[in-house]
Amino acid sequence: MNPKFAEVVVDVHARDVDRPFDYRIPPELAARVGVGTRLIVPFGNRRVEGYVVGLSDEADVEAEKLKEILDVLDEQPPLTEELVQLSEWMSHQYLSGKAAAVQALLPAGMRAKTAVRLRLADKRGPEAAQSGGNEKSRFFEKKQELLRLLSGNSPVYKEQLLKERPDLKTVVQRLIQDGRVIESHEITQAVQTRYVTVADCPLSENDFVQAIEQIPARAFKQKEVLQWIRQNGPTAVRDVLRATQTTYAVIRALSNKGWIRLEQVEERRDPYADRFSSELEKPLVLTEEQTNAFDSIVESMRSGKACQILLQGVTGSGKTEIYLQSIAACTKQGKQAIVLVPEIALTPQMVERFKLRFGDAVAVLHSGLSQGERYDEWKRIRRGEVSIAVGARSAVFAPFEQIGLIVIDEEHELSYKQEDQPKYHAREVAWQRALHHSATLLLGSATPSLESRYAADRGEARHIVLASRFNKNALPQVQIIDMREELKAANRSMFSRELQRLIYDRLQKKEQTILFLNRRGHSTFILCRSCGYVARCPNCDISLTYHESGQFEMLRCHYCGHSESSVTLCPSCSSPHIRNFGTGTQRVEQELNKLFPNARVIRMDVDTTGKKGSHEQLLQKFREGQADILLGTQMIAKGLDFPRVSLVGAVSADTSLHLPDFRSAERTFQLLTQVAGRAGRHDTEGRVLIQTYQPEHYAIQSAAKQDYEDFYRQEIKIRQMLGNPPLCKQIVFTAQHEKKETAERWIRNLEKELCGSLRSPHADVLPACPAPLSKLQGKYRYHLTLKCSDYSKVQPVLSAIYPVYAKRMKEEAGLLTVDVNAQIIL
DNA sequence: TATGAAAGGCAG
DNA sequence: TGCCTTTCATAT
Repeated sequence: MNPKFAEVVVDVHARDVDRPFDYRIPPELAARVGVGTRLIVPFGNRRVEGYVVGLSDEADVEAEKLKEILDVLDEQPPLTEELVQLSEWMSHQYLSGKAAAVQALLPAGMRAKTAVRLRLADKRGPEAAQSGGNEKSRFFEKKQELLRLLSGNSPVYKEQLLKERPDLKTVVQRLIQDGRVIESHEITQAVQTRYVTVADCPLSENDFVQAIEQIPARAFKQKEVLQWIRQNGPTAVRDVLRATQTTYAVIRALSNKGWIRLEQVEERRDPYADRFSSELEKPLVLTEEQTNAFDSIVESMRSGKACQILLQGVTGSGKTEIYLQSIAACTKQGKQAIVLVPEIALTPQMVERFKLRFGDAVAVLHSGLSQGERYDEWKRIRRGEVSIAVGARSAVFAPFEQIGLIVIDEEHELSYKQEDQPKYHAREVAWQRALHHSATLLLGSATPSLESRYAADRGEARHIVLASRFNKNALPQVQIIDMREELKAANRSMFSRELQRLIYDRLQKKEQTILFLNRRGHSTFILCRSCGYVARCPNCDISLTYHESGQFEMLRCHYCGHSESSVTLCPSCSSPHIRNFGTGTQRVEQELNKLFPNARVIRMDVDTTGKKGSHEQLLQKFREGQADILLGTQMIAKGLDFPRVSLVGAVSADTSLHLPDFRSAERTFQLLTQVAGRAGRHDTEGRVLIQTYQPEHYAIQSAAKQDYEDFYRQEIKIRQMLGNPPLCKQIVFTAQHEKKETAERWIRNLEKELCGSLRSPHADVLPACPAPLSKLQGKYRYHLTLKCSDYSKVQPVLSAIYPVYAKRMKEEAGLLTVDVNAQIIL
């Protein structure tokens, strides 16, 4: 017997309805309804999309409340049972809504909307003025207008119409009542399956020969086309036309005679069609070190247990080749593999490596694709047409059914954390999936996150280290420059004497230089030296950054986009001694132009890479040697390979060290190590200079030595001392409100409540305080941080308390959010 | 979140 | 009274 009821999570984002609802399954849909089915259900007085999360034979509501499923949306349920469970785990883990958790797993653009379409009951259209025409002339006119609108060819939707013409509301209602206008519900979805017309010749050999003979001599095109189709088999009509240089008329004629059959066939939008040769590349020969790593991975995949492996190897140690061969081993076992790559690294070159090795067995998912392409790639995964999915964060949800391996490359990258609800971390989700599939989770990085490295320490992950560089090049020579000494030596430039000398030297030798500075704009702030005034953003609690764009001198806020023109007199005391301080990329560029007028400089930051694809373009330009110096923010740290670079300079290594975030040392170390890795990747000997005012800091010292272990030992000690992650889980609540007092009041209320309910030794509620960014876009922000060693004990309390407070705060036009395992604390 | 019904406000 | 806006409850 089929189950009678479906438990459905509806696409309505409100706390009150964030639970499954029971619906009757009509017999004619029974075959298509299962866990994971996406459907349309009546909800209140509208129709909404819903997701089946369970089936049952009993409904726990009164019979008169029960309603019936209206329609099933997809041929194949978009979610597997595992993914439905995963969405439940996510909404639980990250305290997000159930509907939001389900939607995070589905490709963007799949979400259906229902709209009410208005139609005329008959084709009469507007009427001539009636004899008793002065009944209510305004009403009559509106009625005529509506009828005219509806008798046109373009569809009219109720919601849209009433938004544009609220005055027609009464008339619409009246005509619906009278039965002259009918409402019909339509389902629309951003992505649609695309179809093409395919022509095929269904004739038997005999009939075909006869047909050819029958064709009169002047219909030579028909003959040609028919023969072509016969020879080439079923082909899209558009391709037939192109190949035979004809028009649709010929196809129609052949079709009318019944000699060819036309059929609508689903078409795949292939983002990489014809981009790569069909010839697959052979695996490379592994070094001994790589072979050992590979063997361990294969062994763990064979073990039939979920395993976590941390593969630590410097840039150029050949991690990617290990991934590729492990994936091959995985698919050979009949299982599927997911590869996650940071969004910014998902370049055509990266995709190419996978496509060259595995061809059409790879589906690629990333934000550069159109929604349609993404949807089609996703469908290939869901249908089991591919066995490998490569993509950014959200590819972790690839709907495979037998996963053997999940690879997360550059696992320490921040982009694996989703910043809006549900605020999941791909690494955590991946592990959850690995547990379900008894799969291997392979984390790769040159500078692992403290979380992953610590997991290895505790024996939760196997730790494999690749010590040598694949191409046997020595690591670049790194030198720390103490900028305090420069100042003492009366060098007030942002470039140390050594850096200037080396840049000059590289220019002479026609070698390339990369300069890294983690701050865009021209200067970081402007300050009046008479009264101490600093220009601040009116919406955010942050100083404004000075930018020069053309002739305009602007002050900009990097958080909300506010901009105003700069000043020459202090607005506070009218003193002329107001000027800019601090260094941004723009200023470095100017200084470079002054010091090295002949050097060609490319600047890369948010301001110069605004347009889509310009990022890739600038890197390409540099790679091709069209510039001598590449200057940029952290986005240049991840460019792939620059053979001609022999000098890398971190202009101001301290900038990221002073952020009010316990991970700032980790970030700084990772960045500097990564940047240093850009130098001397080939035969040129690389030099790296790190300029700093804090040369003794362990993050800088370890980065200079390129010694991860050294950094890890010191950092983990500090984390242990302060009880910070990875030794605990950190949960950050943020209250935001236009009024400072309201935000503060709510965070205090929450603090009191949590302190009262969480007395256990598992949790530690830190005092509520203003967020480091205490005002953002006009909203005051307060933080409440919770540290706990055992989240499972804390979670039930939070899921009971948090929604209540979030709702109350919303009622006061505020916002209360929660971030479990927050990665950036600002 | 989105809806309709109820309640309240105001012009005529 | 009719027509508008605001408020409120509610969803299987």
